[in-house]
Amino acid sequence: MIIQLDLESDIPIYRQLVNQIIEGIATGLLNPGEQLPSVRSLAADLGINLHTVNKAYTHLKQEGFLQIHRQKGALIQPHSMPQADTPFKHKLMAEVRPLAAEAICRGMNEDAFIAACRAAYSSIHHNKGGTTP
Amino acid sequence: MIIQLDLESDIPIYRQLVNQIIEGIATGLLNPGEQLPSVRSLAADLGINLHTVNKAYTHLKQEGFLQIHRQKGALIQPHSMPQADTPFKHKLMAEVRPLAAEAICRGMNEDAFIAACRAAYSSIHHNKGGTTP
Amino acid sequence: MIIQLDLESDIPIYRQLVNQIIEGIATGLLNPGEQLPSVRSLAADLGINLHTVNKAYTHLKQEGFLQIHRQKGALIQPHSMPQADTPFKHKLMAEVRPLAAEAICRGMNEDAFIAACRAAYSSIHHNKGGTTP
Amino acid sequence: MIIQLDLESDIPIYRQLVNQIIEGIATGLLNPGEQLPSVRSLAADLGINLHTVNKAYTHLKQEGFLQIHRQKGALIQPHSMPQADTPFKHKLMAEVRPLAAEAICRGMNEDAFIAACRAAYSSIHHNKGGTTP
DNA sequence: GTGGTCTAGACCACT
DNA sequence: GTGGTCTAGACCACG
Repeated sequence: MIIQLDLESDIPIYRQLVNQIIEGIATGLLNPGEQLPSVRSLAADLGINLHTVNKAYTHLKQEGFLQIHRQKGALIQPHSMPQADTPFKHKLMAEVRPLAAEAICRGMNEDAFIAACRAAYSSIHHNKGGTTP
Repeated sequence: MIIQLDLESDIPIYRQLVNQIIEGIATGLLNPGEQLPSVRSLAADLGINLHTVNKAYTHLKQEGFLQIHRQKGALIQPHSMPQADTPFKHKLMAEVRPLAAEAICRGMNEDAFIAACRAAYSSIHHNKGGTTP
Repeated sequence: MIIQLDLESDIPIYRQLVNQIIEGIATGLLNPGEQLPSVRSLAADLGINLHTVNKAYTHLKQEGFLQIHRQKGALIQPHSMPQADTPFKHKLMAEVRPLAAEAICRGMNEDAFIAACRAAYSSIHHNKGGTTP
Repeated sequence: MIIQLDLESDIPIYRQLVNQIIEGIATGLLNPGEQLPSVRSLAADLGINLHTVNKAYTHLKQEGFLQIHRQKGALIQPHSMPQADTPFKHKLMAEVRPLAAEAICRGMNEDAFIAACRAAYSSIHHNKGGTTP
């Protein structure tokens, strides 16, 4: 799986890493039980600090997307992916609200806004079933 | 208009302020041309520093949502709100994508995700036309 | 002479007033020895604070463009307009330099920059000889 | 690159900083991609507060002259400098006009005025290609 | 009284 | 060590 970082972005690198790994799981590029590169090698590949990779992995572990074994390294949660429980739904709403508000101020009607959301969802989900390179 | 800050949140206070003011405009609680409290009074009301309020106001001014008059204080942009131009649409997609990805991982299907987005949009837009308290 | 203020501008109102009066003199809309409206009436006409008008007049007096008589009010310097002495030339250079620098950064060549300066000069000077409304 | 501040000037310190950095880019003293001192070290060097430097850097970032990396610090925009678009040309005209008007009042003819503008442009541009000290 | 600027000192997130 | 954020207190320009 290819990870593309934007070092000039306002988004912290570890956050970009988290997002892309989650996206990888969502698209099926990363499958449950699959091995992830070690902190060291991934950091080397991406040319970033190994603390940064570590922070991303830790974050993903706390969210339940990863398991971290001391020797075997990290692997995608093999059994039970985290669910869309109410806390997550609240978080989702809390993050979408400000976007919706700004969209409304800028004159986007509901259809246009929903179309954008649907496009975002589809652009990820349509890839599902892809092979693991 | 009532502003509710969460000082514990990891979202910067000035950002929360920005979001809530945009939301206020979107709902119609704040109308174009309407006066906003002075940085000092709002800071006092919210129990935060005036520089924090100032940062939020300045940010909103640069985005085109506010006008800042030298001594009349700040008011909601009376004429042309910023438009939903391509940069904004890109930003919107970029922020929705990771949310969609996580939703997919957590097993939300497209309908459920879209329903959440629509709920967020509606919860703001339905208030439109409300009186100015 | 018509004065057009932009209350939303970053430029202080008194400064806009100063600039427009100087421009009026430059175009010949205001002639040496001519009477200016009283502080009170001008302030009323423009809908601004009378301190603001007063500040503009005082500023122009210090620069030598106006005479202020206690009873007769203000009039355009009848005899010797200030000259383009070295202090002024220094000031002029000091204000043009940053503009030139930014223009260079933005890829304007010398001709384009000079053309803009010449256009600014001409747009004022060409009006010269106009009647005093 | 040497920065010279006038703490007595009525031009805000952060503005002087902005201007001098833009001038540095224009002269070629600062080259695209080049590293700038950290806010802390520059503030220490200049004997001013780090927030003042930060304000200048942030301003330049928003204008597109700088990139700010989270911990690499600031560097001159490596790729595409901002362009001389119409907004900039309008701003340029708006700032040159009052200068031209005063020059006319003071009896400078067009040639003299243009000569001054050309001198300002040349004094910056002629240094172009200089080495980076 | 309003925002604009500057200073000072602190804590945190990021790498 | 870097920038980002927040607080606090001060002075000034503006109107």
